[in-house]
Amino acid sequence: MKQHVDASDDRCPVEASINLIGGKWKILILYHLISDKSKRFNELQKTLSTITPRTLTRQLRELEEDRLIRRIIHPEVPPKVEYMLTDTGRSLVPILMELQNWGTNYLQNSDLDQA
Amino acid sequence: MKQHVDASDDRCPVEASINLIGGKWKILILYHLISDKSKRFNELQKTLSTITPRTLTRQLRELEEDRLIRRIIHPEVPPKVEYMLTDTGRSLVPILMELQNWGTNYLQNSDLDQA
DNA sequence: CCGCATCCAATAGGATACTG
DNA sequence: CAGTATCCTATTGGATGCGG
Repeated sequence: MKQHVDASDDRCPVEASINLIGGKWKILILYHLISDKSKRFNELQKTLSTITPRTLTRQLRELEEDRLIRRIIHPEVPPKVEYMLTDTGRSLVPILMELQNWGTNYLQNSDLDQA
Repeated sequence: MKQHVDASDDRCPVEASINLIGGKWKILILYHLISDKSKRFNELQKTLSTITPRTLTRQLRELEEDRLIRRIIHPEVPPKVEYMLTDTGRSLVPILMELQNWGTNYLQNSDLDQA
């Protein structure tokens, strides 16, 4: 396990950041945890419709390992597990927003090029 | 060719942005093109010491395809090729800086955890 | 000098079936 | 409900050697 690059492996802070959120689904997961208090495994899976449980599990575990999200297990039957942003994860939100602005602009310019 | 994900394939602007700079060496290349006016292929290769020419070429081509850098060929013998940021690439710099700040902080906290 | 061609290794991610 | 187990494919990046 722990095959994904540990952010602290490289001392370049920018690369470290990118490694944390570079996974295919990670920013989407982060995004869906912004608005609501917490989400359950099945909720996330429904929202990300095409993700497989194995992949979702792994992305969540990596985000947890990197302390961007917290996983809360309720010892019940049937099982209930909640995911929410940590303070560290929440501190990333403003940057996500800026990336969104930049990306929106970028995509618009791409469309203009093709017109 | 064109195996890497086109940023305009997905309509999520944040993912689009991440796709542009998510490559293993891309932010490093971008970073080295900030300060100086332009850099030649060999200069970049020396700076990134462990990168292979093939990999460097591909990263550069993808960045060029995404219009973050410009490639200028001087028809000379021996060949001379320069790389520099485009305006689009330069517009990304502030976000890179914020990622750097965030990442620096993140890495410091990681160190504290281990102490 | 600036690559490209060929081959290869590692990893990320997916399909499907099954379980505490 | 919230995952695991097993197998598989796709993509990324590297090693090495050659070419305009």
